[in-house]
Amino acid sequence: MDKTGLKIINATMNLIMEKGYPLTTTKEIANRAGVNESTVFRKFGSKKDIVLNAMELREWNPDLAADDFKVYSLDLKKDLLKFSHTYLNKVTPKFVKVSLGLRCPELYEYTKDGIMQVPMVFKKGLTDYFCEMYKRGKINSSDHESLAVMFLSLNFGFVFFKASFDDMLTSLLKETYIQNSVNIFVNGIKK
Amino acid sequence: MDKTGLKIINATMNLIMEKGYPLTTTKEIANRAGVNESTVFRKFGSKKDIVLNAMELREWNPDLAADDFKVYSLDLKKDLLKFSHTYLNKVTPKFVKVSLGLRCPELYEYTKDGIMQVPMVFKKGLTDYFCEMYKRGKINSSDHESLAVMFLSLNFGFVFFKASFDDMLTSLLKETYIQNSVNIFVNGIKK
DNA sequence: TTATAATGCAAGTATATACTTGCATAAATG
DNA sequence: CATTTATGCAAGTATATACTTGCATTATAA
Repeated sequence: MDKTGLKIINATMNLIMEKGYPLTTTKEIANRAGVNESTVFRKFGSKKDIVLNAMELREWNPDLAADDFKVYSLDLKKDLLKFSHTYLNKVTPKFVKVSLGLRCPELYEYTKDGIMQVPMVFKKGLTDYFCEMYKRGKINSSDHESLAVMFLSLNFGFVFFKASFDDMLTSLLKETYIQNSVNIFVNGIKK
Repeated sequence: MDKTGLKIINATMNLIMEKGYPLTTTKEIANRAGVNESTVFRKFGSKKDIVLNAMELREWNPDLAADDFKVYSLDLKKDLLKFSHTYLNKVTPKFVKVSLGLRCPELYEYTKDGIMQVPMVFKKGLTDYFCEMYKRGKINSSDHESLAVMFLSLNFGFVFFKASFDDMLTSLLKETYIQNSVNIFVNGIKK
């Protein structure tokens, strides 16, 4: 991607975070990118295509992969700490804001899968992990689905609140939260 | 509120859940409400005012109050079960969808406080509760802020995912999730 | 240097949308 | 019944927005 294109993509995604896709105008995109509006259309063809091109880029994609949860030590606390760090390093407030800003019918069919895949991948990784740990007699609960959704919620909730209210709801640091929440969760399920 | 007004409010809020405020047109509101578009404006004056009027109504407001968390039994599990039920009965997927649909600058100044107050009230109630339980030696952890944000995330995450992906992410029933998550959480913090 | 491609600029098109208004009719109210 | 009020209907206004186009200018590359 060339320089001008990247400036346009950046401007677009930042505006989407601020006001959502429908209220983001191509005029304002051009202004913020420091280019002429006609350039925007000559490069991308349409407003929608700016976003679709952006989503391909690493910067605007959490890129959470199944492999992220396939390597573990069988030490419950150590593993969950690692999973939590991975999740919260990749699923940033920025990504959450963009995802929320993209919620509109025009884009839904293109973005929905990519967006839903993030919690899906995390949940799947966790479910498999809990299943394995249960077999090895390291945890009590047998409802791995509940455990996975719980751990997912614990992590997602934190990013979501930061994305939505910055530090106004809680000023807890990410690292503090990770340590405390993993400690309590592990304490709650370990044998 | 008269019958026509309610039909308009209902149509508006349902459309906002489906496509968000900016993409909800007064024309479509009128169609869905079965009234003429001019009636919409004669009754409410502007599109924005339909929403502001709706937010006053009980139906479109979770109405989560501080008092909801001031009565408890000092039995950790019993209390947290009650708090979770209260939260998830009031903060419905419907409310979450509307809140997400209202995210736009034009409405932000009017809706932000009301929306943020929901997690705020819950967090405050929980923090106070954990503080009390810690004093009485019934829980271990002393970081009540972390505990509150954790329990909030556990509950909010569940509604959010249901609101966003219906049963596609998880088909867990609300009641099952409440029981399991409270069990594990209590297990993790009790003395 | 010369040819090609990328951009700026200005004007314009087509469409959608919030909102208005005047008049006729229906509904409610006294 | 008579009067007021709410609504339907149709036409219209003002504005915004995605997108286009022709031409001049600048940057790039051969």
